[in-house]
Amino acid sequence: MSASDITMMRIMGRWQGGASERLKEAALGLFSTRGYDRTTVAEIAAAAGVTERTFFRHYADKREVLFVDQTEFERAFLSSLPETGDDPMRLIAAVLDGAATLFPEERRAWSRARQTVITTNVALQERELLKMSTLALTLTRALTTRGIDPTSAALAAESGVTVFRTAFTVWVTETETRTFPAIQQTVLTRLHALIG
Amino acid sequence: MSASDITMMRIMGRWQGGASERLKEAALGLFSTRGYDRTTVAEIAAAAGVTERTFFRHYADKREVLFVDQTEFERAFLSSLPETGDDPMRLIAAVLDGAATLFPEERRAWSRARQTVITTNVALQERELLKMSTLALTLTRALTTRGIDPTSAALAAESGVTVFRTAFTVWVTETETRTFPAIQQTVLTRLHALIG
DNA sequence: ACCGTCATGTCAGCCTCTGACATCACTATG
DNA sequence: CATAGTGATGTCAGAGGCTGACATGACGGT
Repeated sequence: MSASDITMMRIMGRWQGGASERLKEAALGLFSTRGYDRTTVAEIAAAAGVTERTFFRHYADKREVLFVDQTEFERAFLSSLPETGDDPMRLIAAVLDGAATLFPEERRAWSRARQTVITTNVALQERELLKMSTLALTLTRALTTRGIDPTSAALAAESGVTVFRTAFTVWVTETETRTFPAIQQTVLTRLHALIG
Repeated sequence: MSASDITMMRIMGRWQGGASERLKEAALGLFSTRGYDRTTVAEIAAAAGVTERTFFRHYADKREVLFVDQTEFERAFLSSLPETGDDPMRLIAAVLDGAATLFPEERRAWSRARQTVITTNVALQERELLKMSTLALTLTRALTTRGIDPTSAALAAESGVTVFRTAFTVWVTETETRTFPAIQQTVLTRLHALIG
């Protein structure tokens, strides 16, 4: 830890900031090498130079440390939702376009590493599904606010999330050929061809 | 517990059979009245007349006791999948029709009770999402076996599960007017109108 | 009677997560 | 410069979920 890091920790006169990051990095590292189950919270905390109790002050539970960025993620989805419009799937398409910018090529390797950890552990898959479900619910509410009936809103939102997830899986699985936005566009087109 | 119950427990000369059922009923009962978090596994076991250790021999974890029937459930979905056909959404429609028979009016009250417990606890929602995800994966594989490309198969399967879940939510939420098959049919039609 | 099998009981123990209280670094204020 | 306040962390005890290892008891077959 460098001197500037320590300075970072003293922003606003409090010892905050550093711990969360260190814990997150330590966790991903240990999960990747030792596996999620074979890593205890005490070990993560030790690697980050804090106590086990401190870990739980930063993250609600052991799994959550891999899903913190989800908040910013969800906000990005919502911010891409157009103010006007009454065609649910058009609105969803716009949301997907906006969200796609969150996954540039530079992020692919990191996303792949994270996804490897998640897909090899059922408990983590559960948490990811919950996050996706929450996102769908958020989108559903945003759509109903625009006057769309609840059922249509739910179907459109869930479909949008399905397209995103499917595209994301392809993106982290396949070799570096297509970009995420391109893949997602293809998947969305495929969905229209399938159901239309 | 009646004498015939005890006889049931001695089928095949072993003390099996009774415990699983008693544990399941005791769990749903306690979860409904006391709430999931405020119910310990030890309490469930005691109510069923066994030890905490025995609970975990019948169910992998505390949540699983509410999701055992899922296996039969999944089988019903698969058995409705036609042997032939190459239009993914037509196949999925058939699957949904078949699965709909699993939810007759008599079952509505029980489903509602169970769903109330689940929707009031995040951990249980996670498990339910996992079950739905597993179902979607099973359907996806069944579709790819029929020569459908992976992406289309995944989209169709996920869409089918989405329709089912949406319809199920409506069914347990609204007052007793429409039957589950009717609701599901409506939702599926709505999806086609939305995306087509 | 004797034995193998299977469900259950018993016990010790690890790990996740929480509440309560103490401490320490730093800030603001007189 | 002393002092009180604030927020992050440490410490400790304990509940609850879950597992491995071993013992026991009930049955069915021989």
